[in-house]
Amino acid sequence: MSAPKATYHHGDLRAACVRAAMELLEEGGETALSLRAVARRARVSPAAPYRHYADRQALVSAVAAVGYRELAERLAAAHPSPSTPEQLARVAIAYVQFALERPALFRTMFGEPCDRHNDERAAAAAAVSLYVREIVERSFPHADADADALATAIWALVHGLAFLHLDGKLDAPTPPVVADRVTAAIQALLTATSTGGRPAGLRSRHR
Amino acid sequence: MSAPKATYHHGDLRAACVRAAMELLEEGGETALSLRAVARRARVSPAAPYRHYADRQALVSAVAAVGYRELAERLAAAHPSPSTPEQLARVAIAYVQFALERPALFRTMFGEPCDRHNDERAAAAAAVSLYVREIVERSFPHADADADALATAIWALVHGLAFLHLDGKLDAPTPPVVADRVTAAIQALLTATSTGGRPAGLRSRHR
DNA sequence: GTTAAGATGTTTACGTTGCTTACATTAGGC
DNA sequence: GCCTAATGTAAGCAACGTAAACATCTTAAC
Repeated sequence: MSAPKATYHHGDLRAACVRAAMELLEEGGETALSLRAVARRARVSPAAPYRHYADRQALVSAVAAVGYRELAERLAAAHPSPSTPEQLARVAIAYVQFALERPALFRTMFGEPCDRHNDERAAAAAAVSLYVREIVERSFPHADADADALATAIWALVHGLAFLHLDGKLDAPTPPVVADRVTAAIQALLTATSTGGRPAGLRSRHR
Repeated sequence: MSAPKATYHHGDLRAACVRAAMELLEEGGETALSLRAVARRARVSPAAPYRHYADRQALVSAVAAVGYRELAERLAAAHPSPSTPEQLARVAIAYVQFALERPALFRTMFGEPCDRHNDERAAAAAAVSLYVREIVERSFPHADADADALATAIWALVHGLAFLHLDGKLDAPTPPVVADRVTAAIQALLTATSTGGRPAGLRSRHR
């Protein structure tokens, strides 16, 4: 930082690229994330990033990977080890708020086809998946029938809430309101069953 | 098709553009959808589409708008007027299958920031939103407390299932399996409450 | 220390894209 | 038949992703 850095080599261009990419993403949305812009921000020639990333998609996947890790941290910060539905709800709120605070990042993480050939990205995504599954199972230990299905359902619920909020389909102007809506939605779904009667016919017809 | 079409004007370039765009989207994904490619497919000069669409985003929004309408048709086809949870589940399956059959279209509809200045798109999206809200309310008439929250929750659940399946986060290889997973997830969520106990602390802390 | 090898950036260049501006062609009302 | 508006074309700009050839730095063997 202090020295004028009259050196030819950058030092850690690989990391600088994802940092620059992340900044561009948050400043100007997904359209602002171009390899050339990344190179400019890293004060490096347009072709330099290709030494570290095979193509644009590879860089995007690297960004998505750190996004998954930061999301995981964020969820853990909301509650270290939730074991009740209400603790789980706090994690859900954190999930949605992450999406709203970093919309472009969230969209690159989930809004485009995942490059399955990128091991780092796949691993980071799988880690989030596993983490969600764990805490749901801990929060609903009595789900005798199909714990996996329940975990899927809850994740989908929260994930869907995040996307719908992101698209402005539900208009919740401020973070507190969003939090209220999320809890209200979860609450509503959890109470609907008992009052609305158990759906008896909800069985597979495809076996 | 028969006549060599030696005419200068196209006839209905506006409609031809969205048709071509839709084809490109389904053939080659979102990256294949360029204005030039659309023009090529419509056998027209690269600048011609600009007579009908201000910019690329406008065309994309038009495509998204017909996507919303086709989704609505698809949901209605699954069940014309669902009024029970199990009928609603069939609509949910149709929603997810639409996403899986036309992934690129679904992603342009929901995976990128919605252009709020495009009235047609906004209206079509709002229509879907309203439709979903209606059928959920009809299927759960006893949701005394917050019918709106319940509708939001169910939509989010299905929407999330669609996206997670789309990203391969849940691996369901064939449409029948997807259908089973969707019903299982809904089923699991609806039964979890009664067995897992009512979450007493699920109240807003932000008032 | 010298030097050869490998890693890392630069330069230059090509083809494609979104978009603008100026121009050409057509259709329909008078 | 002519004028006007609607519609498509031609040409061109800046930015993009990417590749190849070249320059520079780092490292380690000698």
